[in-house]
Amino acid sequence: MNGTEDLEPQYDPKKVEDRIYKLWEESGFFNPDTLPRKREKTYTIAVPPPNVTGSLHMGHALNATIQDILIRKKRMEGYKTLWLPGTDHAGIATQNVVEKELKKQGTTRYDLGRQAFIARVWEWKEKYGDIILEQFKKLGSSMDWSRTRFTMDPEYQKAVEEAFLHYYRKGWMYRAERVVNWCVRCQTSLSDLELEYKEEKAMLYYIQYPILSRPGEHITVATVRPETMLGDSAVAVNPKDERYRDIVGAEVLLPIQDRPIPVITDEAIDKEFGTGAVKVTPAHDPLDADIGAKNNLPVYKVIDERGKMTALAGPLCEGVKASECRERVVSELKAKNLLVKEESYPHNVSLCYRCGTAIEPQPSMQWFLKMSELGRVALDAVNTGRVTFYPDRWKDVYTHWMGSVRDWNISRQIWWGHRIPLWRCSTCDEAREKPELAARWFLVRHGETEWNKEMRYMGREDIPLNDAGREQARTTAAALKDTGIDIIVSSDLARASETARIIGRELGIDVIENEHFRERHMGEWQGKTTHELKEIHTEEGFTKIRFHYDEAYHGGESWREVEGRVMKGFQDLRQKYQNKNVLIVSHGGTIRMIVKNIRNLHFDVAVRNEPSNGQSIELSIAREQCKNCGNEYVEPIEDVLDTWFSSALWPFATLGWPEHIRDLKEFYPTSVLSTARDIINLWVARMVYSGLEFMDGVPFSDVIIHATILTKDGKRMSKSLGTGIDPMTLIEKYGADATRFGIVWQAMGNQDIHWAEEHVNAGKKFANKVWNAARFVLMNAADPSAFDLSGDILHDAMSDDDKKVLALLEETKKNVGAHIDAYEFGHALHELYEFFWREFCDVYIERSKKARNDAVAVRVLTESLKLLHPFMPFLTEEVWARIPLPGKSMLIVSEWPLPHAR
RNA sequence: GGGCGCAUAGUUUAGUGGUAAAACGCUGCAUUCACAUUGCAGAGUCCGCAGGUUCGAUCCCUGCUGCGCCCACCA
Repeated sequence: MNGTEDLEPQYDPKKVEDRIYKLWEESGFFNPDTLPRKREKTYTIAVPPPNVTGSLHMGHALNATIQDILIRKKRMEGYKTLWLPGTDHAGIATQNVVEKELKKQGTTRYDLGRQAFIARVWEWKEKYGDIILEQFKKLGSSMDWSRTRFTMDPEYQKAVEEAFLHYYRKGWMYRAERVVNWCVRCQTSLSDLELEYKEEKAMLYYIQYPILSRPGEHITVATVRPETMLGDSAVAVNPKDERYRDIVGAEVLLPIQDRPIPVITDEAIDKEFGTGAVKVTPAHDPLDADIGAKNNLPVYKVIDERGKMTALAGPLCEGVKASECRERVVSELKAKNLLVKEESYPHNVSLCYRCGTAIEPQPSMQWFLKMSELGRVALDAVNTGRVTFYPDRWKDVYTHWMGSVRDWNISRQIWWGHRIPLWRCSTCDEAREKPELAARWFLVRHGETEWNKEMRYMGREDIPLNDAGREQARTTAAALKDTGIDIIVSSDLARASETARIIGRELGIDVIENEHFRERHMGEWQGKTTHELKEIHTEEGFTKIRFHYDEAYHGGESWREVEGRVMKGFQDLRQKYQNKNVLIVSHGGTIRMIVKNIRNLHFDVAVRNEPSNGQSIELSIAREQCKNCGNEYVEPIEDVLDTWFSSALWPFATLGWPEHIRDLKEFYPTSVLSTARDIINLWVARMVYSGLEFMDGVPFSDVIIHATILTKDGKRMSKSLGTGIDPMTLIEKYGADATRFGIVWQAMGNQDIHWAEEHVNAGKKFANKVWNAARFVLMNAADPSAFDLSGDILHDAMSDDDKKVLALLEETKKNVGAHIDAYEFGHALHELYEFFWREFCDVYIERSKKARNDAVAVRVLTESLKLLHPFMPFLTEEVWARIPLPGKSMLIVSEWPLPHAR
């Protein structure tokens, strides 16, 4: 009975970790359904799904280790444990990553079109999205991989749709035009929680507005954004402000615009700030929007979605960026002697949390989730203790925000994500639930040609597709696969008919050519590039002709003529194929005219909205006409949902809600959620009310808010700053167990960890110590009966050393268990380390070199391995395998050592 | 503007109403012994600053300073 022939003098994690992980996976012990022993109670953790764009950082490693410690202990304690892994599609973040990749290739998502872009993101996800899950495995995470979920899985999409429609039917999901946080780079709105703030050195400008009824007199307002004055609707003062009492109700002249605006009062105005008088710009400031609404002020949108000044801003600034406009306005005011003071004024600017671009508040039509009732139940769940935070002070962060939560802007104007599961009337934009369709109709623009690439006007020139164009056609075909298309009609020009045939081949449908859908006749422009035409006509002239409804390019068709011709063809098809699903393959110009007609768009808007190559547009026909305008064309709404709306469903959508309830019944609610503090409101709060709304119960009872790992000098770890530490590098250098040890060692309950790598090294040494202690015990223990772990071995004849070490072991078992149960992981580990090294190795083993008691040594060793297993699973499992215990199972499913009741 | 957390040896951190610890690092010694990824010994902290409570405070209270974080319609 001697195991030492296998035990090398040093522990080498590289020889152990992958092999042991494989054994665990093959054992089925990660899956609660295939665990040994009869297990009544369940213990569930749904991992906070990392973004598919992410790779493991120290925060993930800490969090995964915490969860693994809990799961492994509970598994050993006989619970039916499920740790459910998965990833988040991370809407804006992922879209941005893929957009960056496209930029490197010299293209944009708009060039690709929506379907092709989404296909690209899926490709990206398939390639990189699971990296982080593989990294979890390297750390030793005992997750049930058979239940891995992704927030864009088909079943998960179902859940999101169900949840949205539930709120919609309840009247809590509504559409409204509001001033929202708009990111001019991402081209989407953002919720209030998706902002970051940065202090910026700004200037506070004091501007005089002349009072109309009192020549020579002014009211002075202070602002950091003088450019927005072009959209001012009023000047506001506090109603209690004596200084302005007699001016309230009067009109002042808005400089530059020379527009009279009223002086009004509002309680929200701070008398102390600036001059106590504020310019009110309802379009570009949330507070001003409120004041504007209360006072029925007109809204002048002077900044557009790209951050450029609109025509309403007037000739001084139209078309220029807001920052440039600021300079122009300031110098104009100076020239007019109306700028009386400039003082430096540091203030916070809000930034997009995904790209860091300054937010431009914009009035915009968006979807909102009503929060009054949901906020109340979420608050209640925490206040009544159904959800408990550890440490409890984090509860305040939650309740503080929940208590004053505003309606959630939930729609995003990006492409990657869950689409809002509603349709709209193509003509009047009225939203409705998906109607029963009499027929589905699609318009597809042909794929790319070489002339497209050269930006050369093709008109009737018969140019074939290039490779990219054929690829686009195939992508489009794939996207149209399940739409049930019956008929394909195509323009008879090669680039369209070729596109149509590729799609037709995929769908098994013949193509009918129809000359109504030919591209616009370009006359003399045909064959010329945009660049050449600008030289001929000047840029301005070119644009004017290009977007003129009645003017034809010399010798060609006007847009009016194109519209007439193509709509004739379209209506003929409608007549002919009443109840058929039809796909029309055509061209940029013709499709724009069909869309203009069906969507009832203004020509100027329609003509500028060119579809990209291969893009398909759905214009289907509803059985039931629009209640609002009586028209029949409908199309799906294009906006997608805030990523966090789908994340909010995580604890139950991952368990099969709403359709598959087997796991849901068994594992919901989950036991504990462990996460970082920065997503308490963004995620935790939303899971709580979603759970209450859809499952009628909180999604977890305990919330662990773990520490944030900072650099040694307390700075944020950031990949871009190069201050980040890659856990994979640590695992490579020290081993996974040492890495876990080093992380947990520092998790002492503070809200920050100032990262110190030396503790990982200490972990490596400790692993070696454990290994060698085992080596020593196994080398010496000659008596097979020493390996019988059944029963109590304490008896009176034992030496004092034996008794002492056994007593200390009992103490350690008690304390380690209690610390883990209280989520004090660092304390638990310190306790174990102290006992094992100082008491067992340095004292007991050293003394046992004189007088041995193998049974005691084996007992302390085996129990220690069990206690250590949640912290250092690989090492302990490997050592366990080397101990010749009769009838043993793997350590991962061995019984957790409980303190003896004495 | 409001709130929260932290401040103890060179470093990362425990800890207690009666003038302090652990790990790593450092110094010295040991070593054919399970482990040099070791053992033993040792040096090193006026417990951020100023007040207060107390017989007595690093620990409780107040203020300040520094670092970090969160929230706010921060014109």
